[in-house]
Amino acid sequence: MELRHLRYFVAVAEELHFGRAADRLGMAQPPLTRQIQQLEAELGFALIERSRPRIGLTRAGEVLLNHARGILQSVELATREARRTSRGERGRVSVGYPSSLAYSGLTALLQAFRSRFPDVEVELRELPPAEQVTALKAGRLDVAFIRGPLDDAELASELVRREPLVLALPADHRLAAKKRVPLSAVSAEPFVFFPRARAPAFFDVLIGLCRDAGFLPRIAQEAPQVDVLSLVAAGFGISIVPASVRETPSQLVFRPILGAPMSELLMAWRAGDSSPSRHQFVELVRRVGVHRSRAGRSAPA
Amino acid sequence: MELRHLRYFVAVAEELHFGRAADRLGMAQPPLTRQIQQLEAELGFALIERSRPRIGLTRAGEVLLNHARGILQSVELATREARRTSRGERGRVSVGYPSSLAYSGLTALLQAFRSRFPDVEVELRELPPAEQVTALKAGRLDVAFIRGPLDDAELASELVRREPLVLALPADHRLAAKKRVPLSAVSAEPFVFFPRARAPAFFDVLIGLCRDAGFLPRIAQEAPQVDVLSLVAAGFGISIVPASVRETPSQLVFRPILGAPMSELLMAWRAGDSSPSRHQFVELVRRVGVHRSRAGRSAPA
DNA sequence: AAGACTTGATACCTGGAAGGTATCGTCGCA
DNA sequence: TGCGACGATACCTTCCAGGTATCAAGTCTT
Repeated sequence: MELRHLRYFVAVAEELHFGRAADRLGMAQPPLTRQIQQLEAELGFALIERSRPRIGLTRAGEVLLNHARGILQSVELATREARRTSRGERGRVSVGYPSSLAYSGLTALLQAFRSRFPDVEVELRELPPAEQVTALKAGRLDVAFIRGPLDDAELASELVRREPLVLALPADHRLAAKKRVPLSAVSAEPFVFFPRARAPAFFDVLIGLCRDAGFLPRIAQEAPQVDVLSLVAAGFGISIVPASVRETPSQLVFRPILGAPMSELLMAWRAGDSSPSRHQFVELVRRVGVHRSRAGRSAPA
Repeated sequence: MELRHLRYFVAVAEELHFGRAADRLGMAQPPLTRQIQQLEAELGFALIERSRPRIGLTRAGEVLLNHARGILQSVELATREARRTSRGERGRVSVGYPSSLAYSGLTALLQAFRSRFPDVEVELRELPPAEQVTALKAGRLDVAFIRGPLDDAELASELVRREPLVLALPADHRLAAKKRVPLSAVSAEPFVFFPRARAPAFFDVLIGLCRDAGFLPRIAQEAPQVDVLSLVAAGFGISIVPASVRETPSQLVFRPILGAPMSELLMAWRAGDSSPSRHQFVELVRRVGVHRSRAGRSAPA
């Protein structure tokens, strides 16, 4: 049995007239008659009662008709859903992001994605950058936002935002009075940094900056990314952070660094990955970008 | 798209190997490859990822696979149910019977039918014989049990039971003492009969018997079938009834009539009717017959 | 009652497509 | 680098879905 048989049978059952059914199917009557006969022969029982003035369905025919309609609809549904999946309009993406992005543009991005792709399930996972790379490769993540350079043959990536690195200082710090601070001016300061293992690439960028300025920072305290600012506020030291952390409520001041070193935010995914939803997510990020929240965008960068 | 495509795709998706899938399908590998390509071309997107060591499904392929399995199962189910319907193992019969049969063999018959055809819904309707004929022709009944001769081109019928007609007498009636009563002996008695309109054919049989015995019965009282016996018990007159009504609890005596006139119980259905369930019902009645309840069968007929 | 009409079935033909065989191309692997 | 595995391609054959013409049977009309 083929879908053809069911389609033909439904047409005949609905028209109760071979000629009209054939018309509706865009074919001639004799082959239609033959296909129905063939279907009946294969099943081994009659579906249609050939009574003279008009034909009718047998009981078995009625039963088959009900099922056949459902089956044909299921086929429609199946192709539609598969098509939507292939277009990325339906599916699942898991997105990893570092805690520093939580308050900075991700929500607007996700809102845009969800409104454009309401049937794609978005799974969000806040992870340290190092773990994001692992999770990406293992397939536990489809897209990750990572700061700093990324060089991995398994991963494809794209720059989504460049922002200045700024000095984070307690409000009463002696350098808080200056508009712009040369990095060499802080060579003797105690620093608060996150542990290198959490984001080696970004960590190395920061250390590299200091080295270029002629010193090796003295790390007075290590802390997870989110807690760096509190420790700076508490006077444990100063730090270097992306400008966007200004959005995070805190009692600190942030001062541009002379020479305006930049931090690069990357969006990364598995190089060979063909998940259509992932593709759509990347495409959307390309189109709308990763902007800071409204308040942040109006503030000076 | 045809079911063939879905069957092939499911095989490939399950084996993840064109060669093995082709084996399983009993065909060669090249046509299988081509059918899958054709399916993908028609859908407009890929279902299978041709990665080298082994092939895999695209997301769309996974979605389609889930649906395809269900669709193929639905097709199985549809043919099975249609087949069962065609065999009368599934469906519906409405059976009409006169009140006189309620206590006389119908229950055993229905039990047998339900245990053999548990998926056939049996609708029972107690109706006066005249209405049964109307209901049969109108399609509101599929089978009817009717007493007496039936001559109707639209209806087919079959004799299912012959039983003696007996005189129903009050226990203290003068003829109750006799073993066997000639009908001529009751020519002067008042009679209790049901209204002719309720069962004209059977009524005419009774009148005909009297006429043959040389008299026209004086009908002292008319009553619906079930009430005839009460009226006889109350002394309104005597009556002639099928022997099986002896099963009905009552204070009467029943006496065989000289010459042993018989009543015929017929099973009738629409001549052209092709309902398989109706057919099975008729077949089963042919096989097991319509017997009186256990108590009735051991009593003398 | 006879003929015209309707409508499904049959006969026969044709083109296309499904399936087969042989072979190629490509990717891993030893 | 050659070999094996496996999907793709080329080409052929067969079969069958669909087309046209016509038949057959039943209905309706006049």
